[in-house]
Amino acid sequence: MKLESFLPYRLNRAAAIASRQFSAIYRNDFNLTVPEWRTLATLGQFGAATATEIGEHSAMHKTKVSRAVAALQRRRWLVRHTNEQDRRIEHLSLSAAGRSAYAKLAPKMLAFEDAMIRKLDPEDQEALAKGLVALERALGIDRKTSLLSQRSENETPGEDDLRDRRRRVA
Amino acid sequence: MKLESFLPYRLNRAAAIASRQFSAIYRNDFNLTVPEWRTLATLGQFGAATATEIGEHSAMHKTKVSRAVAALQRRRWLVRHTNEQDRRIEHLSLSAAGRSAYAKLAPKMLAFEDAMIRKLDPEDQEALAKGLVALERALGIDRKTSLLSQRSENETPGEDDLRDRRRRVA
DNA sequence: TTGTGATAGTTGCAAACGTAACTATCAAGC
DNA sequence: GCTTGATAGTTACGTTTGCAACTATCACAA
Repeated sequence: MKLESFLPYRLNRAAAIASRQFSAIYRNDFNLTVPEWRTLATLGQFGAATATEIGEHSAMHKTKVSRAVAALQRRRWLVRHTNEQDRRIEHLSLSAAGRSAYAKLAPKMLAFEDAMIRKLDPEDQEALAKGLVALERALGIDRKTSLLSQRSENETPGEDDLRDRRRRVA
Repeated sequence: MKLESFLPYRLNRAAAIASRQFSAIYRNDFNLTVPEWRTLATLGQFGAATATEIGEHSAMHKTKVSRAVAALQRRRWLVRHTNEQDRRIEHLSLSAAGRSAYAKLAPKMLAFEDAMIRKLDPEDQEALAKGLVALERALGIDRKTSLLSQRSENETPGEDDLRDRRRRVA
């Protein structure tokens, strides 16, 4: 058994190291936890989502999402709108303050990501992108995200300034 | 900001989902936690290591390793040998019972990994392997693991039965 | 209309976690 | 032979986590 080649081991290690580096940014700037940042980023991108959707999209436990949402709401970065057709559902979206924080944070995160990706040869970037997409498909990730991905078609315009990135992995 | 393409987000999601599936195996069979399994696997492969080495190799916090080692020792799966040249250092290795558990578990884990990898096209397997190696290099992982990787050259033979896998990612 | 099962989200509680502080040990310089 | 600083590993403590149980709501059927 070679740990050096054992896929889940390597994935977790790489994810942990990368996450530690990235989280330093939003922890320093805004004292955000990882689940809070993920929730902020999801809402920043998709405009609105339910807690369940956020959890499925980011593979976070529903209690984790629930607490992150509560924390963001306490900061007044997030608002809830109960669906009147089905009162169990709460549509979440960012307040002006939340969007402002997201607008400050997102470019920093993307710049840091670019710096990380640029450490790879272009052909390695391609390979990572291709391999990761295939792995996500094998893990059944594309299906879980379909709901939100579709909705992202008709997001509210006006905050698109962050979305025109030049060169992305996948 | 496209979460769909944001590297640390995707890495963490894939790692979390994969880890959840894999951990079900050793949790069911032996009631092992993730850190305990990682420690067991590291010692099972390398024969012996210090707690610091295990932590660096698997990107686990030293307190996490310390607790996992203590738990494995409580099961009598692990023994400590204080280095007499430097009495701060403890060389850890598996007991017969520990090796036995590892021998039962490792083939299951590898079989499950094979099933997961086989969901990918061969060219996607290659791409993932290539991309992951490059990413690890960019994250500085290869350096951290060098100590243990070198030692793995002269491991004790006799437990090599698990190491002759045919087709591996990386 | 009442009951049954399902779903969205929250919370109590015990387990797991990371930070910081600790012990024990070592090497190096004075 | 003492200090000083560094390292290996453990532990106390407050925080975060996940499981299970909970509330509230809905759809559907007897």
